[in-house]
Amino acid sequence: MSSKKSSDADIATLLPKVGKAVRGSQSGQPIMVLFDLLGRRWSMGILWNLSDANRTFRDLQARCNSASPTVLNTRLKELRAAGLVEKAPDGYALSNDGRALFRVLEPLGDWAMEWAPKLSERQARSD
Amino acid sequence: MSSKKSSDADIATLLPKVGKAVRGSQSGQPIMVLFDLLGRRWSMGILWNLSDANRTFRDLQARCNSASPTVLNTRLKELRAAGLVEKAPDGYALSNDGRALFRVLEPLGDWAMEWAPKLSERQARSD
DNA sequence: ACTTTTTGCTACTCATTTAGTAGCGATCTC
DNA sequence: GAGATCGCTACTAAATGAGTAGCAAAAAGT
Repeated sequence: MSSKKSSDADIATLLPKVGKAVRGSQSGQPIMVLFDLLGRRWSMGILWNLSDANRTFRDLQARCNSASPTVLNTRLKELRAAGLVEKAPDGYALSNDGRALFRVLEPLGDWAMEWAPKLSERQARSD
Repeated sequence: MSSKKSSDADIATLLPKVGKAVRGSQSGQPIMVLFDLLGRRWSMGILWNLSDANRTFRDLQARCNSASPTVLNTRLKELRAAGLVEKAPDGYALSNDGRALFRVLEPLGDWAMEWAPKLSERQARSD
């Protein structure tokens, strides 16, 4: 359940990409660097789904709406490079920092539940 | 400073796209719908930059690292369709819901500031 | 021990998204 | 009314993601 082939080496080459010029967040403001990282597909979904349990690659994939393995793997590398996710014997897991971030993100769940019906209403009105 | 050409009509046709099958978040869970919306480029950056003042299109563009006008405009339409952003006489503004969401998002700023140095350290180590 | 299944992940092709730049019509500035 | 600035659209090129197939390694079954 562990490959160890190149993935651990790639993570180093990927690191500079996180929060650097890649997706244009050299603004210097930490929040923008974070938004750059979290504002990629499935980033937050991954953190969310790792919050209550460690997950295998395929489990995670299933929970992220069958995200393609290429993106999922890239996201996981990025999140590991950022120190938010790490590998555990039983799959991927949140690091300490990852858990701390999740705690900050968590209230979004409640907010989303209040917001959802309003959104549906809006959508209904525009038919 | 206001065009009113097609943009207000397009917003209706864009609405169904928000949180629907588009970027694959038909999971039904509100949080995943929200993540789908926020997990697009500049979405959170826009909300963040509108939090302390209304901004013009070009001002917003400058603050979002010169995001291309096409994306910026798309994001703004999506956020308006989602009821988080609206147009004010002096530019774009957060709606009530948008402000509520920002309050939930706000702690990320502090967290990011604690996290930033750790990230730099990581990046330094992998050189 | 050997087959079968499952797992993590890479490789590839094709669709979608974003960047990057140019520019038009409307509005502000003087 | 000339110039600057504005919101925004159009277009092309590059980057990113989806979708599918499949392999090597590990797990599980017998």
